[in-house]
Amino acid sequence: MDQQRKTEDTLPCAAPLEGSARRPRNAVATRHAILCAARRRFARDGYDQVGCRDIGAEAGVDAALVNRYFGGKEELFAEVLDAVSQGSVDLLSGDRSQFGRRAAEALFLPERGGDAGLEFVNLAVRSAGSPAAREIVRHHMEQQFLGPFAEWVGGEEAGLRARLAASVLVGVVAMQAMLFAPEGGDTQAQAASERLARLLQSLAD
Amino acid sequence: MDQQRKTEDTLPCAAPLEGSARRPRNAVATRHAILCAARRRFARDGYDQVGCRDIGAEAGVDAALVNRYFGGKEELFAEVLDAVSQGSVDLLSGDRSQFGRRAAEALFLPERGGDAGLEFVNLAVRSAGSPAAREIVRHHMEQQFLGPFAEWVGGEEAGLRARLAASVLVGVVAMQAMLFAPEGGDTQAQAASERLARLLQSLAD
DNA sequence: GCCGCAAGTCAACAACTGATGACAGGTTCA
DNA sequence: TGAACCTGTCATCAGTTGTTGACTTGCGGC
Repeated sequence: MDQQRKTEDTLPCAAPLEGSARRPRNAVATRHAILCAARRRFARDGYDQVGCRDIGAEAGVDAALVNRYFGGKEELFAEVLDAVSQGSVDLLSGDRSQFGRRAAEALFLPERGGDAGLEFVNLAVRSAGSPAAREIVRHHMEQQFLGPFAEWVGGEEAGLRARLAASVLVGVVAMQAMLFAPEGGDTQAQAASERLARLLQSLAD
Repeated sequence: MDQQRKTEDTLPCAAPLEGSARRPRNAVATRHAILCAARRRFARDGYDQVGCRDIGAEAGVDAALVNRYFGGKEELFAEVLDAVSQGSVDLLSGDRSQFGRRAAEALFLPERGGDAGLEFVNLAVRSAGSPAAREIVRHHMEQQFLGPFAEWVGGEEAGLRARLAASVLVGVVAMQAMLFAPEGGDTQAQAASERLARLLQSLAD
């Protein structure tokens, strides 16, 4: 199939270009490749620790194209956050009585069932250190995450409970980013997941 | 009293030097002033966002002295973390049945009762973005914070419960660092504090 | 086949960082 | 008094960053 001429939205997230393969000239595909590369790198290392040159290299392209296609690093980051926060709805899809378990398993047992819309949280935690990124993160956190989240949990003090639950998610992710992995093996992860699930569920109910 | 000749340990945390006042020549006091300035700035802006020149300026001293007295920025940060984690015991002092309330009030109602040993958490959250700082933070988090914490809570799965409680603290602090302040006024803070207190207490019991 | 324009590269800039070593200013003790 | 020493400053280095504009290269239409 002719992937080069697809519109940007339908392109799958391209893998990093390997070897010295030359990307065929195609503005849409290149822009998309930069966006994907940035999404990977920002999620792994955070806004400040990733340079335009890193992103360009991972996309197989010169760093100057970041500015050409996005206007600058900040704007690129904002667009990454836009794309990622769309996935946050996954957290709110499905049974509310299973919310705690879904989120907890995504955090402690990611091998089953993926990230459940927590990519945004990860990105936020790892990038909030930079003042330039923080303003963008804050906006998305309020508008795209806390807002819908509060509406979804509903009930008394919905905003507060949503914010507290979000804080817990943020905290677990931040702790995982500081320490590398929970010391214990799978049984520890299982136990942690169950405890966290109860904790989160008590906020959702 | 002759403050200039005190040993470093007994010196109070010096305020930033104001105006163009010249600090009297005193190695111990100057070293201490740098340490205090670094502690303030790292806690406010995080490791990466504070330069040696900033610290020197706040201490009323040339940036080169950071290297002279501490060997480098990383070593200075490690020493700040050493000093700060000593204060973490405050969190574990007092009645364990009141742990949740103590921590929650320190986070949401800091005007009563100070930080309750949470300065370390704040410092960790704001500095964990930098790889150089993360390694130092990780070491202190494990050895000076999670370890004693787990021992203090005791009981079944103490390590796990301590880690989960620490994650919650980290999350609330991180969330406060991203968004500026809870939107609601004092009544919101009061309600948030009570909910968080229950949450944390359920982990301590 | 050739021209024009879009796509991508490249070198360079200015700002900033942590670090270094030479230097100057004050203190102390003989 | 003067020499040795400690304390602090300064200019400077090398490295990195985001960004810019001039340049080259290749594709599509005539």
